[in-house]
Amino acid sequence: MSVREKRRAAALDRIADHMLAHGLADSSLRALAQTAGTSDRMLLYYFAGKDDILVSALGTIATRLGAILHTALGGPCSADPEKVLADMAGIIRGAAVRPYMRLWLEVTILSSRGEEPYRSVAGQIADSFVALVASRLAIDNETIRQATASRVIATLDGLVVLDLVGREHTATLALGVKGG
Amino acid sequence: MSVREKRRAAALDRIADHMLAHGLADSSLRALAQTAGTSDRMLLYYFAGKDDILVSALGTIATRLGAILHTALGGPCSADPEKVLADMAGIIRGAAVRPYMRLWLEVTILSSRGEEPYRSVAGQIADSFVALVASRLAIDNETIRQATASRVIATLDGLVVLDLVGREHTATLALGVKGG
DNA sequence: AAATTCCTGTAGCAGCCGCTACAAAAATCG
DNA sequence: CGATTTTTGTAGCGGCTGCTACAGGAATTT
Repeated sequence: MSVREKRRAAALDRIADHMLAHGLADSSLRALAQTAGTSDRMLLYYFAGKDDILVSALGTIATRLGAILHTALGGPCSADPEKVLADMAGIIRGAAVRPYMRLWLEVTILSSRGEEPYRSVAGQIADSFVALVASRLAIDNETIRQATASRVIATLDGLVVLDLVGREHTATLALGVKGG
Repeated sequence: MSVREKRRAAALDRIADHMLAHGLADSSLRALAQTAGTSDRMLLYYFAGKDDILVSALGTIATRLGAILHTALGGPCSADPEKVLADMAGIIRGAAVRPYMRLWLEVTILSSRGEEPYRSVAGQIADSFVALVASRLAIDNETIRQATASRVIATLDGLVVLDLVGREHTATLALGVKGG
C-alpha cells in the first residue's frame, strides 16, 4: 500500500466517523477536511470529487456495520420470524447502530430522487440487509425464506423510523405483538 | 379572511405542490417563490421565515393526505392486522401517496437531528398515523389495539423505505407472508 | 547538481443560501 | 386632496457550497 493509499484510507476512517456523528447534511468538504486533519484542497487531491469521498466513506461504513452485526449475531438461526426480528431489533435499535441507520435513511432519500451513485448504493445496502436476515432464517422453502426476510427487514426499517422521530415507545410496543 | 390571508393560503397551496414534487432539499425560498408566482421578498413578508413557510406547508400537506386516506379507506374495519396492513399498503404505496411518504421521511431525518420545529412535527405525524391505523382495527383490548397499530405502522414505514430505494419487488414480497 | 515530478498552501471563482435595508408604488384613511 | 399605512421591487449583504488556478516547496529521478 503506497503512502498515498494509506493517507487516503486514514482520511476515509476519520470521514466515516464524522458522517456517522453528524450525517450527510453536515458533511461539507471543509468540515470533512477538518476532521480528517487536512484541507479541502487535499481531499480533492486524494479523491475525484465529493461524491467519490462520500461513496468511498459509505463503503468503509458498510464494512464497519457488517463487522458489528457479525459479532452481535452470534446465536443460532431460527425458523421463527418473530424471534429473528426481536434479535435484530435489539441490535439495530441500540445506540451503537443507530447512527448507521440514520445515515442509511439519508441515503434512502437521496436514492429516491434518482441521484446516482446513491440510487445504486442504497439498493445494494437494502439487498445486503435482506440477505443477512435470510441467512438467520432456518426456513427450507427458499421462496418463503426470501419473502419472510423481506418482511422482517421492512418491519426493522419501520422501527428505525419510529425511533428516529422520538417514538421509541411506539417501536417497543410494536415488538410486543405478532400480527401485521 | 383578509386579502393577506387569502394570498398566504394560495401561496401555501402552490408551495405544498412544489414540496411534494421536489422534496425539502429543493425547496429554497427562491424556488418556492417562483412556483408561488411571487418573490422571495414577498414570501418573507407573508411568513416569519423559511421554517414558518415549511411548517405551514407541512400542515397543508398533512390535511391533504388526511383527505386522501379518508376517501380511500372506505371499507369496513377488521380484526385481522394482515388485512389492515394490506389495505393501507395498497393506498400508501400508490403513486398518489408516495410523494407524501418521501416528504415524511425527509422530515424524519430533520427530526432525528433534534431540530425544532421538525422534531415536534414529525412526532405528531407519527402519532396520527398510528391513530389512523388503530381506528381501522376492530380489536377490543385497547392495549393490544395500540400495539398492533404500532406494528402495522412500523411495517408500512419499512415498505415505504424499500419502495424509495427501488426495491418495490422486495416490498411486495414482504406483503405476501405473515410472520416477522 | 539539474531536471522533473509529486505534494500542498493560498487565494479565489461562480453560484447558491436565508434574509434585509431602502425606497417607490399602491391602497387606505382623514 | 393630502397624509398615512400597506404592499412590493431592487439590490445587496455575509456566509456557505464544490471546486480550481497558480505557485512554491519537497521529494525523486536523471
